[in-house]
Amino acid sequence: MARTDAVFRNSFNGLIKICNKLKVNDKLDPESTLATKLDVSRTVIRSVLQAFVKLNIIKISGRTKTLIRMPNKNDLLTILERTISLGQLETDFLNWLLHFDVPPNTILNVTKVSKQFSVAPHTLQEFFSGLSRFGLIERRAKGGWILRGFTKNFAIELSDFRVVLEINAIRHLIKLPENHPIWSQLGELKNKHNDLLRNIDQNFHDFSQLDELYHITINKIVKNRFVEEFQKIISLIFHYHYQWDKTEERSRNEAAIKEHIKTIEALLNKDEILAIDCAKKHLNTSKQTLLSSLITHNLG
Amino acid sequence: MARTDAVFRNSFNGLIKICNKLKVNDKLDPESTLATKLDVSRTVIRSVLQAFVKLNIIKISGRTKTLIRMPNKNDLLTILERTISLGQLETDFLNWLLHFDVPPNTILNVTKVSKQFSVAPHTLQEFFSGLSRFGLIERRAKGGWILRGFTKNFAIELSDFRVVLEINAIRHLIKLPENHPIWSQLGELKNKHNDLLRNIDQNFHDFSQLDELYHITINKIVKNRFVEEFQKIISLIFHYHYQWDKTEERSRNEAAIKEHIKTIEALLNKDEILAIDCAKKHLNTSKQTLLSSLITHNLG
DNA sequence: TTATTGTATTTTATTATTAAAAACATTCAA
DNA sequence: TTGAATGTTTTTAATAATAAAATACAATAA
Repeated sequence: MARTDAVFRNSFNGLIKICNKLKVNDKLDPESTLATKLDVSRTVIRSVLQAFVKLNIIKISGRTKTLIRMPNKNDLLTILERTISLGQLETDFLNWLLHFDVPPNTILNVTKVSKQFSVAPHTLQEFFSGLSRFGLIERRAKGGWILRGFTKNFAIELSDFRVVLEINAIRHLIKLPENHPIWSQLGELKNKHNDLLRNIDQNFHDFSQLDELYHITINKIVKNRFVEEFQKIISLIFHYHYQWDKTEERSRNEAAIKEHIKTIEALLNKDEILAIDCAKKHLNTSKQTLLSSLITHNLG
Repeated sequence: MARTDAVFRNSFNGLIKICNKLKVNDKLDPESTLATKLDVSRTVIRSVLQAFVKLNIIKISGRTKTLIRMPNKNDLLTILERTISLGQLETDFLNWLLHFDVPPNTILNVTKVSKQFSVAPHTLQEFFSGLSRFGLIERRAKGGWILRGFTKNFAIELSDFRVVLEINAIRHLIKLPENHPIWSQLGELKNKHNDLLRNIDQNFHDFSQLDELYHITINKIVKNRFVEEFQKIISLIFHYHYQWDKTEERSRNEAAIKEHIKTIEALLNKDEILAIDCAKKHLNTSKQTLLSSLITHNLG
């Protein structure tokens, strides 16, 4: 077999649905109309119609297609499990990398990994090619891929780049007019931080989530496809590493919350210099956390 | 056929070279040694050796491989033209996009385009997947790819991102110590600008090249894989568009040279505020040029 | 004429196949 | 006996072949 006949099967079942709205002896729409309705090509409709003729569901004579019996549940074709989407693959793959401490310089076997994530090898191939733009993985000279992974340099460069993007976001944010929704959002965000700070002893685990919200709130200000693309990766990596490193988690999180609050207050006061200063301090703390978590996991 | 036998052919010719260093009746190295020498697997060496036996170049008995005749030029296998590298493909493809005014929303046919650039379809597939991270092209729901292309928004967002990166580079640059090579490089760069300015009437075409040098000099300060990745695309697009838009080229270039000189002088004087101000002004001019060239080519 | 169907061509996604690599087992000479 | 060398098998990856679907074009009937 070459391509799967998933489109055919879907259209087949789709035409059954359409027929169910008709009565016996009713006439079906012309091929092109059916094709538009089911959002497939006429080629597919034609083969489905042929199949219907063979099953004695319809009769074709000339240009009239007559329903000669109502299709029933037994006529339905089973739909094969669709493979996961590229977006899902991205999340799953990075999850795997981070959760299972896959060491740098691991050679990735396309066939194996594609089975693991139940995608076609060429889908993975394509996905890897995309990731290689971020320097996470590299194509090997003699075929195959090598995971360059979360090395110290990767973490440093990622952190530095993050600073550039986030400070830029802050510079834009602080210039926004008073009636922009961001200001009330920041107020709410501040409250959430204070709430968590009051119950820090019990709920310090919740910080990871709040941290993500904080950074998203600030960075979403910049509407730029290139920035957004990177934020996805940055957010994913920092988010996970926060959850990873359990050393002194409580005190670390408490300190980070205070840094967040200081930054938010500076932003609310429209004090650009102070806000940037606070933000930089926090991003640096974050960088150190990322680096130390790499060392803890022997990825340094 | 499945894979090409390029590796086999290369190894075959490689073994001929090795044999040419021997005399008739000399013994060849063991398989594993030959494999290491030619940097291929033993499997390949074994099939090459078998081919040599058939051609009566060597005789194998047990573990001794004896050279029974010197191989000559007729024995050499022709090496098939290797397909171009991914890096070459990137340059060629973007060249094509920019030089032939491929309009946005063009549907790209993988088979056709792969023939055009003489690469395997799956290589192109992979390359497209990578480019889609930059939003230049998108995968279509029903297969195939669509060129989102150099739309106005793309140009705006690219320009804005460029500002973020270059201003960041300037902030770093200005903090570099006096003995850093950048300072003498900037001095030279300034001289080149003044030279061109003196002969602007004749040589205004040369500006495009000087512009690239200017931006590279500044941006290479930041050693960051993410920044570098983007600089490649940014530089390529701006560079070509400069060459594209011929309206008022002379006056445009003269103005740009003066902007460059002002920025370089501010940098040499370590005047951060002024340098950033000048750089922003120039980047904005550049953005306007890019946008107007899009309109000229009806891509707006 | 125009909507509809029939036919041919193009294009894409996937499989099957082959080359190459890697792993494992065996043999032979010191 | 030992280890280098070869023989054999298994695994992996690249690509050609293929079938499904989309598209384009031609023919036909209302």
